[in-house]
Amino acid sequence: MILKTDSPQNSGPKAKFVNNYLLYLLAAASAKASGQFHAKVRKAGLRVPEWRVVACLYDSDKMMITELAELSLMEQSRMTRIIAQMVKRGIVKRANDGTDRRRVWVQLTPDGMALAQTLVADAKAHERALLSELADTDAARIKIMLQAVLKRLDER
Amino acid sequence: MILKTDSPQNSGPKAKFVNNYLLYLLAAASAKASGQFHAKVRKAGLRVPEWRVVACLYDSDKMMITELAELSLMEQSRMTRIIAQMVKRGIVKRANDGTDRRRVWVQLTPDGMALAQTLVADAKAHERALLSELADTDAARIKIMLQAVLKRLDER
DNA sequence: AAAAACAACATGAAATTTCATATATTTTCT
DNA sequence: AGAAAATATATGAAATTTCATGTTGTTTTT
Repeated sequence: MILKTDSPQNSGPKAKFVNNYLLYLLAAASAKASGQFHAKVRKAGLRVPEWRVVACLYDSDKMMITELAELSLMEQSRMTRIIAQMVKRGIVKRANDGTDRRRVWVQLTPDGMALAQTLVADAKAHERALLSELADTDAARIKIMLQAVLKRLDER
Repeated sequence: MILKTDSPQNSGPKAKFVNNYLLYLLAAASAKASGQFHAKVRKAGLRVPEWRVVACLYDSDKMMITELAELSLMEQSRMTRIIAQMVKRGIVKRANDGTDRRRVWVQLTPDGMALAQTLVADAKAHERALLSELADTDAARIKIMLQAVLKRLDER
């Protein structure tokens, strides 16, 4: 008699690689958890990279293009072009640095701030809902865990 | 006298949103953890989406374009084009389904299998190294946790 | 057994992204 | 001070990605 002991993540005859691979789990958790909220972002008229910029500027009020790129996890040249679009649409503005003329400070416009308020509130509500769904699982401590992971990764 | 009590994740005067936001933590952990390994993938001559296809086919030996797209977390039309390139480069081949003529089965070629063996072995080694770095932290249980998160997210 | 709905894949065209490199400006070194 | 290295941003051109929709083929309804 053959016992079927496979879990849903591992439904084939041999043990699967992908569904048990840390980097896949991270990517999939990120993509699936974000998916729902990103729909709201688009309804608010932003694309995901733009929302990232708005969220960063909600925290800091002015940031350099390079800083935005790093925090938003994308390349600098891409960020330059995204900022150009957002300037055209009146979401952010560019300002010079008094001392270092290479620098460009990016700031939210009043319209951008309004967007930021709304979306950050939505994001927090969405996060609360998500975390409450996980409250009774191992995943309740996920933020602490992810911060530990990031700390290690950044320490290199 | 002003005390500086801010952590690295929270270095400003007011509490920050982004660095404490679940979806950001997931995206950042995924991006940073994958970054190192993706460099190896590129050295092996693949781009990241192609590596995902190879990894999926390492597990399943044949998959439909739609399945590959879903598991690799990308859109179908994009996957169609990625597969076309991989066919040209001799990494995968396309095969028809005997019954359902809409379907396209994608399979690794012998060259593709060789690549898969190598890269999956590398990926496992990289994962082991990463997990061992986290062994003494909260993050040790991260895979279990992420699987719980994914289970919840998929249950919707 | 049609008709309608659905599913799998492909594709044109616009938009975005990437990669390498250019430009301008500071900083560091000697 | 002058040269070299580093930093911040921009940009051309090729490649990729997205979005909407087209085409076939299969299933479900009635």
